[in-house]
Amino acid sequence: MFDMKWLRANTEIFDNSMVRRGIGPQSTMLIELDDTRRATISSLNDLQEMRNKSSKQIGQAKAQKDEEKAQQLLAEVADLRSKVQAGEEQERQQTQALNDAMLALPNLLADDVPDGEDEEDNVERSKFMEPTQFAFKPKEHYELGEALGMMDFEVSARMSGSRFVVLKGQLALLERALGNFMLNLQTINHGFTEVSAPLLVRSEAMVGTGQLPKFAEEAFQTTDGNWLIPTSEVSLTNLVREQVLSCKDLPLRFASLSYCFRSESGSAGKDTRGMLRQHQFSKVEMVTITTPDKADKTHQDMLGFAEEVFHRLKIPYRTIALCSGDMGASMQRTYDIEAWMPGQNTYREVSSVSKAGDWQARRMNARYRDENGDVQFVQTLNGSGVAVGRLMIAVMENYQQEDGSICVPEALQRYMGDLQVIKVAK
RNA sequence: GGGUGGGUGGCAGAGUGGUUGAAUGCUCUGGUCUUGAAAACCAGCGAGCGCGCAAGCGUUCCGGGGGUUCGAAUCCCUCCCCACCCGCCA
Repeated sequence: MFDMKWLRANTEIFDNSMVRRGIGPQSTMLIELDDTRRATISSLNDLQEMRNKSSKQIGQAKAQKDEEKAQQLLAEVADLRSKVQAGEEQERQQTQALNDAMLALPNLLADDVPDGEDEEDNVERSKFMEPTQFAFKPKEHYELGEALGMMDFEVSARMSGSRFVVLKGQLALLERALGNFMLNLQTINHGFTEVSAPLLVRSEAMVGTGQLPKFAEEAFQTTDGNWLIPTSEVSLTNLVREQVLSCKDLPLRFASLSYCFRSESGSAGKDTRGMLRQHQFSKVEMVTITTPDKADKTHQDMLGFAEEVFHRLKIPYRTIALCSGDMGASMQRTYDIEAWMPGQNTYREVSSVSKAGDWQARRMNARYRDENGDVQFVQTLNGSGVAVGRLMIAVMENYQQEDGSICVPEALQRYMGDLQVIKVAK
């Protein structure tokens, strides 16, 4: 959503962003829709003014028992009602048309987002550690997990189909430990408030964060019309929907460990082996609700909070700034963290930290009262801190040993009953 | 699943056909008082759109949509949502 007044005054900035997004200038179309809408409202106003004035006169005439004058006035406004109704209907349709057009458009881009078409044009910002070296050929996580007898894609396929996994024993424990470790890090060390929120949400909530209306096919919908959240960004961000917060309450910082559900309909044939791309996975998510002046600083901070996960686990990663063509529609700026995955001999995305500006706030109608008492839209930021399933792949592959056992990173051991090595039980 | 009651401004909460855009309280803002603060007192305090240099004027908005009426927060229909009670269940 965009502010029409702002848009009219800043068509170049607006169109520039849309062009960089690869969808061409949009301002002329929006302004035309708004112009016709305004013209309708204007003439409707005139009709309503006439109606209200004569209604008042009729009331007065009746009060004075001047029945003749009342009847005369009634005759004069006989056809006004249908005209007003027609005008109202027209206004509704035109407002809806403008609204629909707005909801379908992506967010503006931050100035510092690099230009580019696809992931090839993303820009590396920083790097931590060198790729892990092995004296043997490192295996992929699913080879390790299956050999350990703790990761089973056949049994999950039998009950649920593809893109699910069953973890058992110490790998199930590893997954739970990673979730706990990260949630503790973000809440206890970084001050986020732990939240346990619904996994099933209404369409309105999905519209609020931008998953709808455009990306319905990427999420699962229940028979009663609700949606399984594709990320707890949806539930955490919507905590402030339809609210007017006090500037004293900001920033609000929420984190949760939750399951996420994605249909992956657009990625058939991609990453089909292993647990890299699943219909169900768990993730620690961070959301900050703040004011415009603090948003950019917060973005950098949140990236740092996500990076700390890798520092503590000693896993190599690189951080990249997504280019204009690769960014999600809801965001103004996005940084990805890619962990080194020895089995694939490459870096893979494990976290994404983004600033949405007021784009989501407008859709959710989430506002705050500033120091002057004026009502403004809040700014929203979100980031994974981080995705559990994918991080688990990175842990398994980076900490694997030649015999197929997996060392437990020191930071994780206390979350696993001091377990030091995951290996086949004797 | 059965029944009942509700959805009004930042919040709470009046208001059942005609100067009600909406009483009252709280919050908030400004002022008086005070060394300062609190309290008390006084004043102000919703949003969208249009016209206007401006002051301002007009109009719309009391969950969404439709209807009745010259006129609807108020009456009718419908949808959505919420609360409570009963039944069922973790």
